[in-house]
Amino acid sequence: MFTLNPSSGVPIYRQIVQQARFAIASGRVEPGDRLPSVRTIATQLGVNPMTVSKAYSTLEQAGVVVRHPGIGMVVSEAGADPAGAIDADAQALVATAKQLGLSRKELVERINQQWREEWIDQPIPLRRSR
Amino acid sequence: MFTLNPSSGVPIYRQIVQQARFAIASGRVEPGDRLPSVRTIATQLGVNPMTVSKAYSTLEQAGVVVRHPGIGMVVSEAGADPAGAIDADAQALVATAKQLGLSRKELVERINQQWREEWIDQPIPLRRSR
DNA sequence: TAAGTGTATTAATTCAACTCGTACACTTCG
DNA sequence: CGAAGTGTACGAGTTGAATTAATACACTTA
Repeated sequence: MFTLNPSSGVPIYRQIVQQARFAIASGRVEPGDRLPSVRTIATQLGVNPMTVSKAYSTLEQAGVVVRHPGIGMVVSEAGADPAGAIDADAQALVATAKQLGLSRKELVERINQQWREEWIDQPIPLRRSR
Repeated sequence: MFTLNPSSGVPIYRQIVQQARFAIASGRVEPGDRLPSVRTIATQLGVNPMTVSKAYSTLEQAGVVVRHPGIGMVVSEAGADPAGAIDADAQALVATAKQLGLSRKELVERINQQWREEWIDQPIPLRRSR
Protein backbone atom coordinates (compact mmCIF):
# COMPACT_ATOMS: atom_id res chain seq x y z
CA MET A 1 0.00 0.00 0.00
CA PHE A 2 2.86 2.35 0.72
CA THR A 3 6.07 3.00 -1.15
CA LEU A 4 9.05 5.06 -0.08
CA ASN A 5 11.08 7.36 -2.23
CA PRO A 6 14.36 7.74 -0.32
CA SER A 7 15.87 10.16 -2.79
CA SER A 8 12.99 12.60 -2.69
CA GLY A 9 14.15 14.25 0.51
CA VAL A 10 10.63 14.15 1.84
CA PRO A 11 10.49 12.75 5.39
CA ILE A 12 9.23 9.21 5.69
CA TYR A 13 6.28 10.01 7.91
CA ARG A 14 5.16 12.70 5.51
CA GLN A 15 5.27 10.34 2.58
CA ILE A 16 3.03 7.99 4.51
CA VAL A 17 0.63 10.79 5.37
CA GLN A 18 0.39 11.98 1.80
CA GLN A 19 -0.04 8.54 0.32
CA ALA A 20 -2.73 7.72 2.84
CA ARG A 21 -4.50 10.96 2.05
CA PHE A 22 -4.30 10.31 -1.62
CA ALA A 23 -5.59 6.78 -1.21
CA ILE A 24 -8.60 8.22 0.58
CA ALA A 25 -9.12 11.12 -1.77
CA SER A 26 -9.08 8.79 -4.72
CA GLY A 27 -11.63 6.46 -3.15
CA ARG A 28 -9.25 3.53 -2.97
CA VAL A 29 -9.85 3.53 0.76
CA GLU A 30 -13.28 4.49 2.05
CA PRO A 31 -14.68 5.76 5.34
CA GLY A 32 -14.97 2.87 7.78
CA ASP A 33 -11.99 1.05 6.28
CA ARG A 34 -9.03 0.23 8.47
CA LEU A 35 -5.55 1.41 7.60
CA PRO A 36 -2.75 -1.19 7.85
CA SER A 37 -1.35 -1.55 11.35
CA VAL A 38 1.67 0.40 12.45
CA ARG A 39 3.84 -2.69 12.58
CA THR A 40 2.68 -3.98 9.23
CA ILE A 41 3.75 -0.81 7.51
CA ALA A 42 6.90 -0.51 9.58
CA THR A 43 8.04 -3.98 8.57
CA GLN A 44 7.08 -3.48 4.97
CA LEU A 45 9.01 -0.24 4.66
CA GLY A 46 11.81 -1.21 7.01
CA VAL A 47 11.30 1.72 9.32
CA ASN A 48 10.59 2.18 12.99
CA PRO A 49 6.99 1.72 14.19
CA MET A 50 7.18 5.12 15.83
CA THR A 51 7.72 6.73 12.47
CA VAL A 52 4.51 5.22 11.18
CA SER A 53 2.78 6.17 14.39
CA LYS A 54 3.76 9.76 13.88
CA ALA A 55 2.19 9.67 10.45
CA TYR A 56 -0.99 8.25 11.90
CA SER A 57 -1.08 10.83 14.66
CA THR A 58 -0.83 13.53 12.05
CA LEU A 59 -3.73 12.04 10.15
CA GLU A 60 -5.75 11.74 13.32
CA GLN A 61 -5.12 15.36 14.27
CA ALA A 62 -6.26 16.35 10.80
CA GLY A 63 -9.47 14.45 11.34
CA VAL A 64 -8.79 12.04 8.52
CA VAL A 65 -8.81 8.93 10.69
CA VAL A 66 -10.08 7.96 14.12
CA ARG A 67 -8.15 5.91 16.59
CA HIS A 68 -9.93 2.77 17.79
CA PRO A 69 -7.99 1.34 20.75
CA GLY A 70 -7.09 -2.26 20.23
CA ILE A 71 -8.36 -2.12 16.67
CA GLY A 72 -6.36 0.43 14.75
CA MET A 73 -6.88 3.55 12.69
CA VAL A 74 -10.15 3.83 10.84
CA VAL A 75 -10.94 6.32 8.10
CA SER A 76 -13.49 8.81 9.34
CA GLU A 77 -16.49 10.12 7.47
CA ALA A 78 -15.16 13.65 7.32
CA GLY A 79 -11.77 12.30 6.36
CA ALA A 80 -13.03 11.53 2.91
CA ASP A 81 -13.36 15.24 2.25
CA PRO A 82 -9.97 16.35 0.97
CA ALA A 83 -10.80 19.96 1.60
CA GLY A 84 -10.03 19.50 5.27
CA ALA A 85 -6.45 18.75 4.41
CA ILE A 86 -5.82 22.27 3.24
CA ASP A 87 -7.48 24.17 6.05
CA ALA A 88 -4.24 24.95 7.80
CA ASP A 89 -2.68 26.42 4.68
CA ALA A 90 -5.84 28.26 3.79
CA GLN A 91 -6.09 29.81 7.21
CA ALA A 92 -2.51 31.06 7.06
CA LEU A 93 -3.10 32.56 3.66
CA VAL A 94 -6.28 34.34 4.62
CA ALA A 95 -4.64 35.71 7.75
CA THR A 96 -1.78 37.20 5.77
CA ALA A 97 -4.11 38.63 3.18
CA LYS A 98 -6.26 40.32 5.79
CA GLN A 99 -3.23 41.73 7.51
CA LEU A 100 -2.14 43.32 4.26
CA GLY A 101 -5.54 44.77 3.69
CA LEU A 102 -6.44 42.67 0.69
CA SER A 103 -10.08 42.26 -0.16
CA ARG A 104 -11.60 38.82 -0.45
CA LYS A 105 -12.03 39.35 -4.13
CA GLU A 106 -8.40 40.26 -4.66
CA LEU A 107 -7.31 37.18 -2.77
CA VAL A 108 -9.46 34.87 -4.85
CA GLU A 109 -8.13 36.55 -7.96
CA ARG A 110 -4.63 35.71 -6.85
CA ILE A 111 -5.55 32.11 -6.20
CA ASN A 112 -6.97 31.79 -9.67
CA GLN A 113 -3.83 33.18 -11.16
CA GLN A 114 -1.63 30.75 -9.25
CA TRP A 115 -3.85 27.92 -10.33
CA ARG A 116 -3.07 28.49 -13.96
CA GLU A 117 0.69 28.46 -13.60
CA GLU A 118 2.79 25.40 -14.26
CA TRP A 119 4.78 23.50 -11.71
CA ILE A 120 8.49 22.90 -11.57
CA ASP A 121 8.35 19.68 -9.61
CA GLN A 122 5.66 17.40 -8.31
CA PRO A 123 5.83 16.86 -4.53
CA ILE A 124 5.75 13.06 -4.71
CA PRO A 125 5.76 10.67 -7.67
CA LEU A 126 2.56 8.76 -7.09
CA ARG A 127 1.65 5.85 -9.26
CA ARG A 128 -2.05 5.96 -9.97
CA SER A 129 -3.54 2.51 -10.41
CA ARG A 130 -5.06 2.52 -13.82
CA MET B 1 11.27 53.58 10.81
CA PHE B 2 11.96 50.05 11.99
CA THR B 3 11.55 48.48 15.39
CA LEU B 4 12.66 45.07 16.57
CA ASN B 5 10.75 42.73 18.81
CA PRO B 6 13.45 40.40 20.17
CA SER B 7 11.02 38.25 22.15
CA SER B 8 8.75 37.55 19.23
CA GLY B 9 10.92 34.77 17.89
CA VAL B 10 10.53 36.19 14.39
CA PRO B 11 13.90 36.48 12.61
CA ILE B 12 15.29 39.99 12.34
CA TYR B 13 15.38 40.12 8.58
CA ARG B 14 11.78 38.97 8.42
CA GLN B 15 10.67 41.68 10.78
CA ILE B 16 12.31 44.22 8.52
CA VAL B 17 10.64 42.73 5.46
CA GLN B 18 7.23 42.77 7.05
CA GLN B 19 7.51 46.28 8.40
CA ALA B 20 8.71 47.57 5.06
CA ARG B 21 5.85 45.84 3.32
CA PHE B 22 3.35 47.25 5.71
CA ALA B 23 4.79 50.72 5.38
CA ILE B 24 4.27 50.43 1.65
CA ALA B 25 0.86 48.81 1.83
CA SER B 26 -0.36 51.54 4.14
CA GLY B 27 0.92 54.29 1.86
CA ARG B 28 3.40 55.62 4.38
CA VAL B 29 6.07 54.93 1.77
CA GLU B 30 5.20 55.37 -1.88
CA PRO B 31 6.59 54.09 -5.17
CA GLY B 32 9.70 56.06 -6.05
CA ASP B 33 10.64 56.60 -2.42
CA ARG B 34 13.98 55.36 -1.17
CA LEU B 35 14.20 52.98 1.75
CA PRO B 36 16.81 53.80 4.42
CA SER B 37 20.28 52.55 3.59
CA VAL B 38 21.50 49.22 4.83
CA ARG B 39 23.96 50.80 7.22
CA THR B 40 21.46 53.30 8.58
CA ILE B 41 19.09 50.56 9.59
CA ALA B 42 21.88 48.29 10.78
CA THR B 43 23.19 50.97 13.12
CA GLN B 44 19.74 51.91 14.33
CA LEU B 45 18.81 48.34 15.16
CA GLY B 46 22.26 47.26 16.27
CA VAL B 47 22.49 44.42 13.79
CA ASN B 48 24.82 43.41 11.00
CA PRO B 49 24.47 45.15 7.62
CA MET B 50 24.22 41.75 5.99
CA THR B 51 21.10 41.00 7.93
CA VAL B 52 19.45 44.11 6.57
CA SER B 53 20.78 43.28 3.14
CA LYS B 54 19.09 39.93 3.31
CA ALA B 55 15.80 41.63 4.07
CA TYR B 56 16.28 43.94 1.10
CA SER B 57 17.18 41.06 -1.17
CA THR B 58 13.97 39.35 -0.16
CA LEU B 59 11.99 42.47 -0.97
CA GLU B 60 13.74 42.81 -4.29
CA GLN B 61 13.06 39.22 -5.23
CA ALA B 62 9.43 39.79 -4.38
CA GLY B 63 9.38 42.77 -6.72
CA VAL B 64 8.60 45.23 -3.96
CA VAL B 65 11.73 47.29 -4.45
CA VAL B 66 14.31 47.81 -7.15
CA ARG B 67 18.03 48.01 -6.56
CA HIS B 68 19.64 51.20 -7.85
CA PRO B 69 23.43 50.74 -7.69
CA GLY B 70 25.08 53.54 -5.79
CA ILE B 71 21.72 54.92 -4.77
CA GLY B 72 19.90 52.31 -2.76
CA MET B 73 16.63 50.46 -2.75
CA VAL B 74 13.66 52.22 -4.31
CA VAL B 75 10.05 51.18 -3.97
CA SER B 76 8.78 49.91 -7.29
CA GLU B 77 5.45 50.65 -8.88
CA ALA B 78 4.28 47.07 -8.64
CA GLY B 79 5.59 46.92 -5.10
CA ALA B 80 2.66 48.97 -3.94
CA ASP B 81 0.40 46.08 -4.77
CA PRO B 82 0.15 44.04 -1.59
CA ALA B 83 -1.08 41.01 -3.49
CA GLY B 84 2.48 40.06 -4.30
CA ALA B 85 3.20 39.57 -0.63
CA ILE B 86 1.00 36.52 -0.47
CA ASP B 87 2.24 34.72 -3.54
CA ALA B 88 4.40 32.29 -1.60
CA ASP B 89 1.54 31.23 0.64
CA ALA B 90 -0.83 31.08 -2.28
CA GLN B 91 1.50 28.88 -4.25
CA ALA B 92 1.87 26.43 -1.39
CA LEU B 93 -1.86 26.24 -0.96
CA VAL B 94 -2.58 25.67 -4.62
CA ALA B 95 0.09 22.97 -4.81
CA THR B 96 -1.45 21.07 -1.93
CA ALA B 97 -4.93 21.43 -3.31
CA LYS B 98 -3.92 20.12 -6.70
CA GLN B 99 -2.12 17.19 -5.21
CA LEU B 100 -5.26 16.23 -3.31
CA GLY B 101 -7.33 16.42 -6.42
CA LEU B 102 -9.36 19.43 -5.42
CA SER B 103 -10.98 21.46 -8.14
CA ARG B 104 -10.29 25.15 -8.45
CA LYS B 105 -13.87 25.85 -7.49
CA GLU B 106 -13.66 23.77 -4.34
CA LEU B 107 -10.50 25.55 -3.31
CA VAL B 108 -12.01 28.97 -3.75
CA GLU B 109 -15.04 27.81 -1.79
CA ARG B 110 -12.73 26.88 1.07
CA ILE B 111 -11.03 30.24 0.95
CA ASN B 112 -14.33 32.02 1.15
CA GLN B 113 -15.33 29.96 4.13
CA GLN B 114 -12.09 30.71 5.93
CA TRP B 115 -12.54 34.36 5.20
CA ARG B 116 -15.76 34.52 7.15
CA GLU B 117 -14.45 32.84 10.27
CA GLU B 118 -13.14 34.73 13.25
CA TRP B 119 -9.56 34.60 14.38
CA ILE B 120 -8.16 33.25 17.58
CA ASP B 121 -5.00 35.27 17.46
CA GLN B 122 -3.61 37.88 15.14
CA PRO B 123 -0.27 36.91 13.59
CA ILE B 124 1.33 40.25 14.35
CA PRO B 125 0.22 43.04 16.67
CA LEU B 126 -0.02 45.87 14.20
CA ARG B 127 -1.32 49.26 15.16
CA ARG B 128 -3.34 50.63 12.30
CA SER B 129 -3.23 54.39 12.17
CA ARG B 130 -6.75 55.59 12.52
C1' DT C 1 -3.64 -15.01 28.75
C1' DA C 2 -1.64 -14.42 24.12
C1' DA C 3 -1.47 -11.56 20.44
C1' DG C 4 -2.74 -7.78 18.50
C1' DT C 5 -3.49 -2.50 18.52
C1' DG C 6 -1.06 2.58 19.06
C1' DT C 7 2.20 5.45 21.87
C1' DA C 8 4.97 7.91 25.74
C1' DT C 9 9.68 8.77 26.60
C1' DT C 10 14.16 9.58 25.54
C1' DA C 11 18.09 10.26 22.78
C1' DA C 12 20.98 10.72 18.57
C1' DT C 13 21.48 12.90 14.37
C1' DT C 14 20.90 15.78 10.78
C1' DC C 15 20.10 19.92 8.40
C1' DA C 16 18.45 24.32 7.25
C1' DA C 17 17.85 28.92 8.98
C1' DC C 18 19.83 32.79 10.88
C1' DT C 19 23.35 36.10 12.04
C1' DC C 20 27.65 38.13 11.75
C1' DG C 21 32.78 39.83 10.22
C1' DT C 22 35.24 41.07 6.58
C1' DA C 23 36.45 42.66 2.22
C1' DC C 24 34.93 43.95 -2.21
C1' DA C 25 32.58 46.23 -6.45
C1' DC C 26 30.07 49.77 -7.64
C1' DT C 27 28.08 54.85 -8.25
C1' DT C 28 27.79 59.50 -7.08
C1' DC C 29 29.54 64.00 -6.54
C1' DG C 30 32.77 67.62 -5.46
C1' DC D 1 40.60 61.39 -9.39
C1' DG D 2 39.20 60.37 -4.59
C1' DA D 3 36.16 60.39 -0.70
C1' DA D 4 31.92 58.81 0.82
C1' DG D 5 28.13 56.66 0.00
C1' DT D 6 25.40 52.54 -1.94
C1' DG D 7 24.47 46.94 -1.65
C1' DT D 8 26.69 42.29 -1.47
C1' DA D 9 29.70 37.92 -2.14
C1' DC D 10 31.99 34.76 0.75
C1' DG D 11 32.85 32.14 4.73
C1' DA D 12 32.08 30.71 9.38
C1' DG D 13 29.63 30.14 13.75
C1' DT D 14 25.50 29.07 16.29
C1' DT D 15 21.24 27.55 17.22
C1' DG D 16 16.98 25.19 17.00
C1' DA D 17 13.48 22.43 14.95
C1' DA D 18 12.62 18.28 12.46
C1' DT D 19 13.31 13.54 11.80
C1' DT D 20 14.15 8.90 13.06
C1' DA D 21 14.97 5.32 16.08
C1' DA D 22 15.21 1.95 20.58
C1' DT D 23 12.66 0.53 24.20
C1' DA D 24 8.99 -0.34 27.23
C1' DC D 25 4.26 0.44 28.28
C1' DA D 26 -1.12 0.62 28.30
C1' DC D 27 -4.75 -0.93 26.14
C1' DT D 28 -8.39 -4.18 23.62
C1' DT D 29 -9.68 -8.30 21.65
C1' DA D 30 -10.73 -13.10 21.50
